[in-house]
Amino acid sequence: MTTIKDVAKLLNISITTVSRALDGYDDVAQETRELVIRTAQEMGYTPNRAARQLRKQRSETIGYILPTDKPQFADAFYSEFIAGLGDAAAASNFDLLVSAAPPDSAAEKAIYQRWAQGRKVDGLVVNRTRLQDWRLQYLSGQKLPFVSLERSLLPLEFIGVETDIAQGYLDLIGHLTSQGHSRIAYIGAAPDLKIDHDRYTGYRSGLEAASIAPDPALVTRADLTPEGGYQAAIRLLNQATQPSAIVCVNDLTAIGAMHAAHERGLKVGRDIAIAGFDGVADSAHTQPPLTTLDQPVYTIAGLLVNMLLKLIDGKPLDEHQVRIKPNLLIRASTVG
Amino acid sequence: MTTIKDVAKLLNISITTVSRALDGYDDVAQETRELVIRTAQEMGYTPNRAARQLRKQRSETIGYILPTDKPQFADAFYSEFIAGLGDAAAASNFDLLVSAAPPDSAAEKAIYQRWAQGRKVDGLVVNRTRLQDWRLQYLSGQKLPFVSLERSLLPLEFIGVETDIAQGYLDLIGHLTSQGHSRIAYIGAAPDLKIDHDRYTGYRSGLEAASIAPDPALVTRADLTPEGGYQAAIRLLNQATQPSAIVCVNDLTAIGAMHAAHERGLKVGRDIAIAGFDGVADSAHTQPPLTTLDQPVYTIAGLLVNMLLKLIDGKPLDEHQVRIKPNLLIRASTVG
DNA sequence: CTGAAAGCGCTTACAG
DNA sequence: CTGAAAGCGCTTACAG
Repeated sequence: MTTIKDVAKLLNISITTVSRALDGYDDVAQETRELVIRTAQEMGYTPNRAARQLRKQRSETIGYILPTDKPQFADAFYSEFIAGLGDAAAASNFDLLVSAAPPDSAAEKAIYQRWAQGRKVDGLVVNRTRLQDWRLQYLSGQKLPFVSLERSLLPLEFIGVETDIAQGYLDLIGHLTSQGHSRIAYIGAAPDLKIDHDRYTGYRSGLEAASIAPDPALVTRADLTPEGGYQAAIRLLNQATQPSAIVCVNDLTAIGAMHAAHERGLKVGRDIAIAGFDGVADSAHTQPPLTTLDQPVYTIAGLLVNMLLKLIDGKPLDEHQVRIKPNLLIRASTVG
Repeated sequence: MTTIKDVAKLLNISITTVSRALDGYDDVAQETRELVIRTAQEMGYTPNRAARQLRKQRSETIGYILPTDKPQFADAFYSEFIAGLGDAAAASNFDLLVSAAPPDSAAEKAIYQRWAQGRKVDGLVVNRTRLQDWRLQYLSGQKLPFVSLERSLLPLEFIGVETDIAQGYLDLIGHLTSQGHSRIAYIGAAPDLKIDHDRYTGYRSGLEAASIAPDPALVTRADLTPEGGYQAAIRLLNQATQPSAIVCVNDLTAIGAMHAAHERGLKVGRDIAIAGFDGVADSAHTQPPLTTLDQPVYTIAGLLVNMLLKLIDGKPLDEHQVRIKPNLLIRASTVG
C-alpha cells in the first residue's frame, strides 16, 4: 500500500504538504499542489480511510439497516432504495454501510448499538418507521444524526421525507368511486407501522370524501408480502359481503391479492378492482397491469442522504421535511 | 464516546489488560477478565473501529457493488442477496459496504480503486460476472480477496458459487417437451454475462437432448428487466414462426414476456408456455403463477460471504467452488 | 498475569 | 508557503 509517507519521500517534501495539497487547501503553492496531485495519482495513492477516520473523528460513512422480516427478503423497493442511498452517498464521497435485521428485534438493537458506540457511521437512514420507534429515540439520545422516511408519533423533531398519502388516497379512492365502487376494502400492514397508519387514515378520508360509510369487515392487515396479500384477500373474498375493490398498502400485497382474485375466477379490473402502492416492482407488467400510487423511490433515497449529510456537517437544511406527492398511475387493474 | 482509556482508568488497570480481556486472550486472570467485561458493558464501551482497523491493518468490512443499469433498479433478487450478505457478514462481526454503479462503467472502476487502494474493504463479493471481467483481473492483481457468483472465462482461479444451469435447463426443457413443445424460444441477457452464456448453452443442450433442431430466429436477448422481456417477447411474437414456449433468463424477463403474450390475447399456460429463472420476485403470485428455476439466493449470498471470510483469514476452504442445483418449480405458466 | 511503549497513517494547530 | 510534531484509539510484541 502506498502511504502519504511514500509520496512525501519521493518528492522530498513533508507529509504535511502532501496532505494539504491533496485536500485542496489554498495555502500550498500552485506548482507544489500540481506536482503532489500528479505524483499521488501516478503512485496510486489513496488516503487510508481508517487513519483519516481516526484522526478526523468521523467515519465518512452512513448506515442503513434492511428490515428483513424473513431471510427471503425479496422486495424490489429495497434494491432501488439502496441504489439511491449508495449513489447519493458516493457522490459526496461517503460510504454506505448496510446491515439487515428483523424490525424491532434484539439483532436490530445490537446493530444500532454497535454502529453508534463504535462510531462506525456518522449518521443513519431509517425507514419503515414505526409509530413508537425506539430507533429514533435511541439515535436522538446518542446525538447521532439521522433522517427517516415517514415520521413517528414520538415527540421528536422530524427530519426526513414523507409521502403525501392523504392526497394520494383521495386521488385513488376518487378514481375508484368514479368507476362506481362503494364497497372498497383495505389490506394494510402491521398497525404500528407509520405507512399503515397513514394509508389507513387516507383510506378512511377517501371514503368520507365520497360519503361512503366505512365497514370494519372490509379492513384487514397483512405483512407487505405477496403471500400476505394473497391470504388477506382470500379472507376478504370469503366473507358474506365481498368487496368490489381492494386498495393495498404496497404493490407486493396487491400482487398477492390479484392472485387470490384470479383463483376465485374473478377477472381483475372487470369483476374486482385492485390497486397497490409504490410503483416499483413489476406493477406495469402484472396481469392485468396494476393501478398504483407511484413513488420515486430512488429520488427519495437521494433526498434522504443529502439531508443527512447536511446534518452531519452541521449545515442548515433547506427544509426539514420534504413532502412527496405519489403519482396515481391508473392501469387496467381498476378499469373495467 | 467511551474509550478504552476510560475503562482502564475507572478500573485502575492498564489499557493493555482491558484490550486483552475484551479480546478473550487467555493470559488474563479470570477475575480481571470478568470485571473488565462487565465494566465495559456497563459503560457502553465498544472499541473504536477506525483505531482498531488502523492498528490491525484490516477493515473487518467486505464490499459489494450493485450492478445498477438504471437508477430505477428494482429487482427483488438484490434485496434478498444483500440481506444474505449482510446477515452472514454480521454473524462474523464484519460489516458490509455497499455501493452502486452501472456494470463496466467508469464509476464502477472508480469504486473498486477507491476501495482497494484505501483498503476500505478486506475483500469483495462480485456477481453478474462477465465473461471477460476486468473486476476479477483487477482484484487478483491487487491481491484483494474476492469471491464471485458465477465464474468468468478468464484464466483465473475461480472461488465462489455457481448455479448448475446445465442440469436446470435439462429439467426445464424436458418438462416443456413432455408438454409437447418443440418451438422453444430463449430470451437471454447481454451475451457477455456469464449467466446468459450458461443459460444459452443450457438451452441448446436441452434442445439437443430432446432432438430439437435449434432455430436462431427463436433466440433473442434483453436486459433482465420486465420491460426488456416485454419488448423481446413482442419481437418473438411478431415473427412468422412463433414460439410455443419461451424460457427466460430471469423471472423479471418472464414477467414482461407474459405481459406481451397477454396483450396478444394468448392465454399463458394454454396458448404459450413461459418460464423464468430465480424464484425470487413474485413468481408464485403472477397470473398465471410462473414456472421457474428456483435458486436459494439468500443461502448463496451467505455461502459467498463465508468463503470470502475464510480467504481473508487465510484459512483453508472446504471447497473452492460450490455448485448449487436450481430447483424446477412447475407452475401454471407452462402447464396447459 | 500485567503494564509501558511503539506505532498503524493520517490531519491539523502551530511555528517559522 | 512549508515542516516538525502531536495525537486520534486501538493492538501487540516485549519485559518483568
